[in-house]
Amino acid sequence: MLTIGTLSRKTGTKVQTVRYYEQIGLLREPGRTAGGQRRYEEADLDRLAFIRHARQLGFALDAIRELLDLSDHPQQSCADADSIARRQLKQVEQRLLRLQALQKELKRMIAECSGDRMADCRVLEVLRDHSECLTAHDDIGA
Amino acid sequence: MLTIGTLSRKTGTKVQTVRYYEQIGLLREPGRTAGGQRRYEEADLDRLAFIRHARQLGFALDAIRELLDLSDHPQQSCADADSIARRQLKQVEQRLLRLQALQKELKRMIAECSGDRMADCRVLEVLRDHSECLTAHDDIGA
DNA sequence: TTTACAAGCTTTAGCCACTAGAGGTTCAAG
DNA sequence: CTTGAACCTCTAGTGGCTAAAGCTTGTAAA
Repeated sequence: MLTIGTLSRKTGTKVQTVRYYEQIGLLREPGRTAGGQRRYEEADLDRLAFIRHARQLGFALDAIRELLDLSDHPQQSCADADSIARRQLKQVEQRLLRLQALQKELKRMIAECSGDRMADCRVLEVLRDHSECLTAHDDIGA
Repeated sequence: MLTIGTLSRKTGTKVQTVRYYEQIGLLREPGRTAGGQRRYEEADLDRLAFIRHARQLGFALDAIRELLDLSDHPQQSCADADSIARRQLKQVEQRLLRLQALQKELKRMIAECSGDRMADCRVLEVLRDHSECLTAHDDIGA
């Protein structure tokens, strides 16, 4: 008989987030008290911990849904779980490459800045003129 | 006299995104034809290119707004632009650290997977039991 | 000059994964 | 029995776009 607050504290999830996971079907609808408050079981805590841990590893909620489904059928081969994890690793590695390129470019930009008048500012200059870029960074974001 | 489509093509920005930038005040409202279609000048193209390039370097739109403001006052010191860029670099480096930790953990998870039955799957096991984690990854996301 | 159609227009809603706030109710300790 | 922390629902907002519906305009060829 765990309250939503207990789940929240034990997994480091905001209370609203727990309700959100229920809403999108990642967590089952728990039992309720006569007054309408949610009461969970240990299994729910485990499942939520699993979800949060996977999120910390950068898995998208859809991937987590797949992993949870797999985890509910322990007889099958784990090749699927493996391939989801590999997909995730690939994504992480792509982001790493991109961020490393960004880091390089930002460092260069900053290193060359005179700290003097704006008109001579390398930071703005580099942003103004893409052709000054050393690195090819064609995708946006993280 | 550039159409929105031309701006879009020359900067690799979707047409809707150009209109979005106008809506949030990053681009000025351009002139219109009698029929109501947008017509831009070269300066708008430059500004949009600046914005896109900064986005590619991972700057948030708010940071870009600041940079554009700075760039409109070329007499002042460029120390501000420099500090925005440094802030950005710091963010990128933090994300790098996090992603490197994730990469390590995912690799380990995958390496230890037997490829056999789900019940023995390391991928799921690691996700189930946080204590098996070697790396401290306490923040979520990219 | 007419016609075809690509490209433009506005408005609305959706994406992801939450997060925050308003305004009310319930539970448990003292 | 009272207090107040914790719970409830519902709505709306975040960032940075993106897509679709359903219309209008601009331009080039016939």
